Amino acid sequence: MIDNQVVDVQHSVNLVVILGPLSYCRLMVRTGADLALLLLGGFRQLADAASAELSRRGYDDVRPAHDFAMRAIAAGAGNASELARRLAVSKQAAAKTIALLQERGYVVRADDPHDARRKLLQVTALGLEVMRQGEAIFEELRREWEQRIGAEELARLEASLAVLVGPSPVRLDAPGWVAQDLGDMPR
Amino acid sequence: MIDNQVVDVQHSVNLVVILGPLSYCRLMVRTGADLALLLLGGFRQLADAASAELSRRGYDDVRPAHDFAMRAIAAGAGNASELARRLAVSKQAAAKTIALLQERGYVVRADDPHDARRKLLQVTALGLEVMRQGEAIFEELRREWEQRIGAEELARLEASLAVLVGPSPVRLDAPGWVAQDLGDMPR
DNA sequence: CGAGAACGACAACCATGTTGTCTATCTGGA
DNA sequence: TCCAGATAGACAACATGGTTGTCGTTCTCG
Repeated sequence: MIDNQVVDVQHSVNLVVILGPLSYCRLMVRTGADLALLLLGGFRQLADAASAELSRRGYDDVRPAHDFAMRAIAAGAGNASELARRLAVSKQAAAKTIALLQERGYVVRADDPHDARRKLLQVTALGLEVMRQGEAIFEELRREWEQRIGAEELARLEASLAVLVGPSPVRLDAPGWVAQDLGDMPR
Repeated sequence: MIDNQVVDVQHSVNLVVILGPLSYCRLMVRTGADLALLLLGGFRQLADAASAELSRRGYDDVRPAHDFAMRAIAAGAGNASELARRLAVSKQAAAKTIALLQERGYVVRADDPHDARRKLLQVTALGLEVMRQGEAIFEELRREWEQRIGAEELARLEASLAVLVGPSPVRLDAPGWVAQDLGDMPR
């Protein structure tokens, strides 16, 4: 017995025996639900860490979801409806997000000269700065993961996921919890 | 050029060229944010499919989150506070979930003979049945994934994720979106 | 025995979604 | 040319799932 961690994770005992830095073996048969939990856990870990770091850098009012929305706008979602389509959420949800981003100075809205119905969206310099920082943070996190399981293994993981998840229009309408402070909870 | 799918996924172009059933190559350098999106996408895919199937089987009022809560109870979370700890959620949130589960007949509450403050939780036969079905559905989904990338590759993915995510108490406080109907949105 | 911790409950609130409805504007076919 | 129908964006109402703060009751331990 070298280093035996036993943790009761909800519905099934999730045993992982750490044998060395990178060698390990699963003792437990993984179930389908475990797989889902693993994926969620992975995302949460990245998202939480990113949002924490972003707030540490002074952008404490930005969540990954906002970041994603800005990216969508920067990538060409020039109006609310288009943004809604890209984020695969309702127009109203998109409008709310836009209102929020606008209020905080991350995007601006202007009248569309060609279509009086539309309001053109544009990311501000401040918004771009946040996006840049967010990107850097995610890169850093990815690098950490690389160090932990190796570049090759991570690439493999990504490749597999890419096949499984496919080029589907990833919904990133991850609500509040994406950036919820996990600090100290009343236990 | 065999079969070239190009999809604009939000903030970075995510190119995947499908060459054959299981061979593929990533053309795009994956960024950290991509990784997070991939993880989220994977989870969502499983969770959405599971919840859809569960509702197809007649349990249309159960979401994965409820399922997870029941598992936690069945696994030993005998009262609200304990459940809150296991789900890493506030007591109040746990209480709400319990109220919901109780109302739908999936769990029952009784007075604790040893501690008048506590209410003992127990999953009902109906609750257990839902859990059983949920499990089966997740197994089925996992099997599908296995067929798509191969058992070895999937095991590898799981192993890597297990190392990265670690035996942390996976929070499964995934709100509404976990079970949101993605069917037809007002575009 | 009494201070403090733990349990469960209530109320108020927040964040992010949703639907439904409405008006203004654009667009394409008769 | 003109009107039916689609689209953009807005408002209101509501659902979900979470949070904090407070409070009374009950345990527990020094």
